[in-house]
Amino acid sequence: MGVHDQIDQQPALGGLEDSLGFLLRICQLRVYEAFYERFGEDELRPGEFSVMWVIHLNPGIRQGVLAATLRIKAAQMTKMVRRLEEQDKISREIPDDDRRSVRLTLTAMGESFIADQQAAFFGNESYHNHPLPPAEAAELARLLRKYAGFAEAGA
Amino acid sequence: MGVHDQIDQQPALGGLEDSLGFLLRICQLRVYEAFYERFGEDELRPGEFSVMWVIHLNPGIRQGVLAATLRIKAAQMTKMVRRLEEQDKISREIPDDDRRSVRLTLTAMGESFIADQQAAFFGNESYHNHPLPPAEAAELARLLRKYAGFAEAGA
DNA sequence: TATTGTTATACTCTATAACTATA
DNA sequence: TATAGTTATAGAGTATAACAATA
Repeated sequence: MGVHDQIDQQPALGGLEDSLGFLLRICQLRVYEAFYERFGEDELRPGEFSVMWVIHLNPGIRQGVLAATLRIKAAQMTKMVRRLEEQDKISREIPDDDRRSVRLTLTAMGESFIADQQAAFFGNESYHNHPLPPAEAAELARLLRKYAGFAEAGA
Repeated sequence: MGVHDQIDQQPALGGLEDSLGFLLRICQLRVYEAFYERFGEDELRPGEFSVMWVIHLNPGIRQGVLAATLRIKAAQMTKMVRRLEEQDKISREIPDDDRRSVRLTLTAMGESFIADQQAAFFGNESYHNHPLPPAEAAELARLLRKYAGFAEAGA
């Protein structure tokens, strides 16, 4: 036993446990762990479900609009879209009214994939598996939206 | 004007805006942007302040204990510690009672750095600059701690 | 044999800027 | 000239496993 016993067993954090930046990083790590545990074997990467989900809801959405909506940079979106196209989950179309742009749609396989995985992403069987009861999870979501500067519905 | 007007202006999100995984990623992006805006010129990286802060509060802390506390992997912690040592912000010591381990302490320059930047990391002049009033920020922190599985003080 | 930390490697993610084709 | 998307490149973060020193 030495002079460092207390430090080695329970280091002081001095308010770090109240820092939103620190806490958000820890929680993000937890999300990624849970995500890979559930979706890793399906070769699904974080972000890809969200991208496919928004295309599913907005067939023909412009690639740039999708990128801005999900805060994904253009260069990274290109790579993700090409990857999903190679997997035959989405299709790209160059519209005649603006041949610079790209419009995205789910393929039949993509729609099928979303239908299969939807409950695992949302819903009670969600990959999250966190200890928050529904009311607190909803309040956490509300505060995160406000933190991020998202407009509130029904405000 | 075309059939995609609605989609291009306000794509439907279909509940994605309630997903904690999605929201945590967006909020994390915001944190990093704010962090680099404030600390980027000081060559400080996310994680480095937290590491130095915990060493400041727990001088002589073992490197592995520090890594476990802050959820940083051992290999990455080695690199961060070497970098901070090169910058003369921390010092490494091999203790006689266990010569496998490494104990970390802030140098005078490290202590001075923490003293200078403390208010910019915590406090009201924090780099965060989010729109949450104090009570909601505190509630957000509480929910994030619970989400992450942190033990509550005074529970 | 197990543990602490280090090194090497590879892969992903991200940021930036130059580039193309279209407008 | 400006815009949408692509490509190329480099850097930073992360994961993994092999490794050395010590217990």
